[in-house]
Amino acid sequence: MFQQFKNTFQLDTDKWDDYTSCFKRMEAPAKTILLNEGEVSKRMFLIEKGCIRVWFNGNGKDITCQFFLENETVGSIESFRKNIPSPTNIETIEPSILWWIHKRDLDRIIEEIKENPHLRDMFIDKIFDRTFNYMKYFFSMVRDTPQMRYLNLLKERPEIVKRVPQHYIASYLGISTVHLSRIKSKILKK
Amino acid sequence: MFQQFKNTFQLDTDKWDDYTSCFKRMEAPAKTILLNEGEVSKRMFLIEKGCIRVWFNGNGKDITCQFFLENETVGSIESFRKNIPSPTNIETIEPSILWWIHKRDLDRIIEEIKENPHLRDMFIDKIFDRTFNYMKYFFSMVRDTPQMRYLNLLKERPEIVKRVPQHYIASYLGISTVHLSRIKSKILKK
DNA sequence: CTTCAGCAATAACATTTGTTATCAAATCTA
DNA sequence: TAGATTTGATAACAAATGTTATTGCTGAAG
Repeated sequence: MFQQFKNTFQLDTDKWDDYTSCFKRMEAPAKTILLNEGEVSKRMFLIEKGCIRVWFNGNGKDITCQFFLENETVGSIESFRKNIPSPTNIETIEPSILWWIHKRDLDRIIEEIKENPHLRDMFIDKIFDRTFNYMKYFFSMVRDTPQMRYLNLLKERPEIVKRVPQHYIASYLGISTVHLSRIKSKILKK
Repeated sequence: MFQQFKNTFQLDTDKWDDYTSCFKRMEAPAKTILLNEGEVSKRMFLIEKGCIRVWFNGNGKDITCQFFLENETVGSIESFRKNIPSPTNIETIEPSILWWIHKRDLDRIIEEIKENPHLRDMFIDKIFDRTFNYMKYFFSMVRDTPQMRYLNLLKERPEIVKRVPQHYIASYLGISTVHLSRIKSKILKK
């Protein structure tokens, strides 16, 4: 599972083994809640197999705000960073195989890599990437019509559209399931 | 102008003078473009007096995505970080007094402070804060009605609502000026 | 095999929001 | 001060989007 990332990090084998051994394997059926809204996050997850969504309760409605697939990491970074209750839930959509790491171990690793210029910059880059991503979501939300957002998702993350039930996609796009259905049928007719 | 920030950074006076002397003062009338969409950003601005908006051309429409007031810094961080053309314009709304720093100087300062654990963590915190902010905007966009977003802006940044022309506010909220007008009159009637 | 829950499409109707146009007040400028 | 520009409110109509209800399909559980 971890071998594929090894080159990226350029760590000597001891450190590498130390870090990777912090991860524990687990399996979770579909619809397993990995983190509850309001709970302080203690774990981060790496997905070996499966599909996960992040969602929150927005004025009574279940609103999905992110999707994750294989080889991606999931965690409530706000909760992690500031030790505050998570504003979101993390939940499997498909039966999944995950590797998780405890916050205390991850914190230790982060403290260590901050002393290494190469890794430190990678870390900072990662945070920036997250910022840019949220920026893009936000921009797209004010700029694009729902149809444009759907087409964009289809183009950028076709796997998501294939594997994720439509009502999650709809709430991610900020529209009703009915409207998403209409958009799809409109596109088909062209 | 800079004195107020000095304690936060805990730098010795030499360094402090070195860093602050990189900033140049300038005055700009209302509607001055400080950075053009498509241009690679070379400057970051600190606002002493005035009001600035960040906007972009979204399918032909002028869409405002951020506002800045006194003592805040403005720059296209994506353009800065990756040396790519800025996706946004930066423009004064009111006549403003600004302090700007060249990217080359800022880059040098950032490289230096990354060696200082205290400042490095402050820097990383700053990036995280930006991420959290965009997250909040994004969440609010999918979760809240325009009226809720307006009330929220009124609560969180009343200065903005007072000082910024309504059509900028409307585009920031993702609605038309007419609709914003309707929302305001609806609120008044209660 | 049967049953049931989850999922998706569609229709009918209601509500929200956008567009265009008009007017009035405020502000800036020559 | 007179004229232009910016700003904001409102009305009338059009388009987009939500809500509710119905139907049929599929796959999992018993």
